[in-house]
Amino acid sequence: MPKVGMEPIRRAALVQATIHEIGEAGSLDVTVSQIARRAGMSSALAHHYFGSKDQMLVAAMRHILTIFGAEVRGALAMAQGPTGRIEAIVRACFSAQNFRPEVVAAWLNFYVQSQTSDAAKRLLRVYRRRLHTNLRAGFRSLVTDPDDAAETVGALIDGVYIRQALRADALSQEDAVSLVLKQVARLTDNGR
Amino acid sequence: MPKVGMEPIRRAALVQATIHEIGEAGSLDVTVSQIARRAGMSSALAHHYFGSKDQMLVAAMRHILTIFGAEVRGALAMAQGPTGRIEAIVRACFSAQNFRPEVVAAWLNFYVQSQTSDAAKRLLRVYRRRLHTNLRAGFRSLVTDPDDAAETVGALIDGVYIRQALRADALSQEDAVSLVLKQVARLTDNGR
DNA sequence: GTTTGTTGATTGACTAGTCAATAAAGTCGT
DNA sequence: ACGACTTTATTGACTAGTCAATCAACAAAC
Repeated sequence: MPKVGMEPIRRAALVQATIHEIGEAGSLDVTVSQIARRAGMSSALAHHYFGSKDQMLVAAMRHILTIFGAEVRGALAMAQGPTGRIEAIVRACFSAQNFRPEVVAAWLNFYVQSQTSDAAKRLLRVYRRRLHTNLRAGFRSLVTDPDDAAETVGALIDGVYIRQALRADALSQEDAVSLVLKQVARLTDNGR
Repeated sequence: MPKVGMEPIRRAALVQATIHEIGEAGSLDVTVSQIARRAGMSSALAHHYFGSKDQMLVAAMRHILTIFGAEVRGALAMAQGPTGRIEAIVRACFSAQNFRPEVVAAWLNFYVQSQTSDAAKRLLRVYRRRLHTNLRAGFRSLVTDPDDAAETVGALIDGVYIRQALRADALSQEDAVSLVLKQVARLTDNGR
C-alpha cells in the first residue's frame, strides 16, 4: 500500500533504527539489513533513500548532535546569572539522555570515526566550539582568563563523561555533575 | 626454510603489524590477511599462532597498555617529591609516544570495545585503577581529599588526551601538560 | 503516464577460519 | 652415522558465510 510522502517518515525511521542498532552492537559494525528490518522496510529501500550506508551513519550522528544542541539551548534559556549558565551546561552534558547506551555508543564511535572521516571531524569541531563559546560566555565575568577556564571545564566534561559511560557499576549522574561543578568553583575562586 | 623457535618472533611481528594496521585504518576493521602480509607471513600462519582474529586484537591492546605502564613506572622512578611524582605521571600520559596515530587509534577503539568486551573492560579498569592509585599517592600529603583530587585529575587527563588526539591542527603536548598541571596547582592551593 | 514507493532476487566482492600437504629440524635407537 | 619417527613451521587452496549495492519489476497516487 504505497502512500505518497513517505520520504521524511522513512528517513526518520531509518535514523532512529540506525541509532538503536549501533547502540545494541556498541559499534558501527551493523548491517544495512539489520537497520532496515528494525525500521520496517527492505534494505533496498534504505539504500533508495540514503544512497549508502555511510550516509545513514552520518545522518544518525548528526541527529544525536542536534538533540544534544537543543538540550543545551533549552537549559541555557532557563538559567540566570553566569554561574547558573555554567551549571546548566554541565547538567545538560550529563543528562540521563546522554547516558542511554545508544547515545554512549554513538559518541564513542564518533570519536573513532573522527580520525578518518572529514564529515565526522567537522561535526565534532562544531560541537566543541559551541560548548566552548557557551562556557566562555559564562566565565567571562567570573575569571580573568575565560578561554582557559572554558577549555579546562570542556576537557573535564569529556573526561568525566567517558569515565562515567564506561563504568561497570552504574553511577548517578549527580556525582559527575558535582565533581565538575566543584572544579568550576575552584576556577572562579582563583581567577579573580 | 623453516627454522625452529619462530613462535615468539612471529607473535611479536603479528602484534606490531596489528597495531600498525589498526593505526592506518583508524578502526578495528582490519583483515587478518592485511596483518599477516605486513608481518611477512601467510594468514594461515597468523591463525596458527593466535587462533583467532580477536586474540590478535587483544594481544595488541595488551601490548600498548604494557608499554604505557612501563613509561609511567619509569617516569615515577626518577621523580622526587609529591608534586614531582604527579607531574611525572601527567607528563607520561602526554608523551609523544601516546600521540602516535596507531596508539590514538588503539585507545579510541579500546573505549568502543569496552562497551561489549569483558576482556577490554577489565584491562581498562586495571589502567584506571593504577593511574588513580599513583595520583592519590602523590596527592596524599598535599590535599585533604586525595581521592577526589586523583579522580578529578584522572578525568581531566582523559578529556585533554582525547581533545588533543583529535585536534585538526597538530598541537604540542606541552599545552596539554601545562593545562593539567595548572589545574593540579589549583587543587593543591584549595585543598589545604 | 509519469512520478513515487517498494521489494525479492541477484551480483560481486570480501573474509575468518580450516585443512591437507610440504619441508626443515630435532630425537633416538642402533 | 643413519634411517625412522616426531615436532614445528609454513602455505595454497578451499569452505562457508557475509554484506553493500544494484536492478528489474510491480503497485499506488497524481
